[in-house]
Amino acid sequence: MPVTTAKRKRMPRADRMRQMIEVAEQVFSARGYAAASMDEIAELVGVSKPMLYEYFNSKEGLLLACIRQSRAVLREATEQATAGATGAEDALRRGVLAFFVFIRERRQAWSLLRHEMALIGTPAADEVEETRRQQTDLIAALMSDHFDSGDELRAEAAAEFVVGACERLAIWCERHEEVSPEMATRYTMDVLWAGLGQHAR
Amino acid sequence: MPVTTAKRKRMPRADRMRQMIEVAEQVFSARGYAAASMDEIAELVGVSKPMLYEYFNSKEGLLLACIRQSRAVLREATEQATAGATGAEDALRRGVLAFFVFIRERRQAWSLLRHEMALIGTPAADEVEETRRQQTDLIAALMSDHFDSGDELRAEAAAEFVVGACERLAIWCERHEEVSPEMATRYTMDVLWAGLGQHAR
DNA sequence: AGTCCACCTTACTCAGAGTAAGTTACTGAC
DNA sequence: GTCAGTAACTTACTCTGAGTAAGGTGGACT
Repeated sequence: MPVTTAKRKRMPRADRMRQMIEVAEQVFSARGYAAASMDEIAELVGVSKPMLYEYFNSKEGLLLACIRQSRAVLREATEQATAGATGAEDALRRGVLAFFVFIRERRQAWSLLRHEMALIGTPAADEVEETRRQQTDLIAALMSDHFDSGDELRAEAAAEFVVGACERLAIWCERHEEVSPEMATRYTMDVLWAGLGQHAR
Repeated sequence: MPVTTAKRKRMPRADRMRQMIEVAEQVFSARGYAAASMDEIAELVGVSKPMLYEYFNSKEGLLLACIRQSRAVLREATEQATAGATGAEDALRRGVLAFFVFIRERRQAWSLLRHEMALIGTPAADEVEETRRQQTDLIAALMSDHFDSGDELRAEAAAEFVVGACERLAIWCERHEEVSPEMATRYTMDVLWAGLGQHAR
C-alpha cells in the first residue's frame, strides 16, 4: 500500500458533499447540464453513482446545489462591494461593477448560473427562482433604502429589470472580450441612471 | 371504414411540417422541453417517430423550429407596432407595449421562447442566439435611427440591455397577474427613458 | 397497368437516469 | 481485543426515451 497517498475513501458526509459539489460544478459548467452524466461525475469523485443520489436525490438536485453555491458567492461579492457606498448612485454602480467583475473572474460560477435556465419547466424551477431572489432582493432593498418609493410593486419591478438587463449584458460581454467590466458598468449606469432620453436627437 | 373522417394520411411535406410544429409547440410549452417526449409528439401528430427525425433531425431541431416560429410572430408584432411611431420615445414605448401584450396574449409562443434557454450549452445554442438577434437588431436599428450614436458597441449593448430587462420583467409579470401590459410598459419606460436618477432622494 | 419515389412504418440499439439489495470499514461499549 | 451498530459505500440491475436501419405502400404520371 502507498505510503503518503491515503486510499481516500470513507470520508464524512459534509466533506464528501462539498467534494461532490466541487466536481459537479466543473462538469456541469464544462459540458452543460444536458451533456453532463451522473456516471462521469461519480467516477471523477471516485465514488459510485448511488452516492450522488443519496446526497442530492436527482440530477436536478445536484445542479441546484451547485447553483445555490454560486449564487451565494455572487451575493457575498455584491454585498461586500456595496457596503461602503456613499449614496444610491454609488451603491448601484458598485453593485453592478461587482457583478461584471464576478462574471469575468469566476467563469465557472457564472457558467453554472447561466445553466440554471436548463431547469425551466422542471420541478426544481421554483427553487431556482428562489435563488434568483438573492439578487433581486438585494437590489430592491437598495432601492427602498435610497429612493422615495411608496410603490412596492414598482420597486420590485425595477429590481427585476436591473437584474435581467445585467444578466443579458453579461452574456453579450462573453462575445466581446474587449469590453472590460468597467466599460460594461459604464454602459449599464448610463442607461440605468440617466435614461435613454438624454441621447435622443 | 368511417364515412366522413378521412384516414388522414400521406400529406405533402410542407403541410405535415406545419402540423408537426403546431403539435410540438403545444407539447413543449405544456410539459417543458425536458419532459416532452418525441414519442408523444409523434403520436399526437398521428405519425411515427422517424418522421419527426426526417423533418427536424433531432429533438433540439424540432424545438428550434418552434422557437423560430414564435420569434417570427413576435418580430412581426413588434414591427407592426413601431411602424407609425412619431419619434424615439414613442417607438420604444410602442415596441415595449407590443412585447408585453404578446406575452400576455400568446402564452404558448412566449412559453416556448422561455424554454429556448434549455438549449444553452447544446449544439443548437448558437442558432438560438441568432433568433434572439431578431429582437436586438430591431432595437439597435431603432436606436441608431433616433439617437446620436457614433459608438456602435454602446448601441449594441443598449439593445441587449433593453431586451434582457423586458424578458425578465415579463417572467416577473407571470407571477403578478394584476400587472397589465400597460403597467409593465410604464414601469419599463420610466426606468428606460428617464432613468433611476429621477427618483433619487 | 406498371414504375417510381415521396411518404411512412416496424422494430430495433444504446446511453444514461434512477434504484434494490447487499457489503465494508469505522465507532464506541464492554 | 471483539462484538454490535451504523454510516458510508458498491454491484448489478431496470426502464425510459433519443435516435436509427431497413423495409413497406400508395398515389401520380407516364
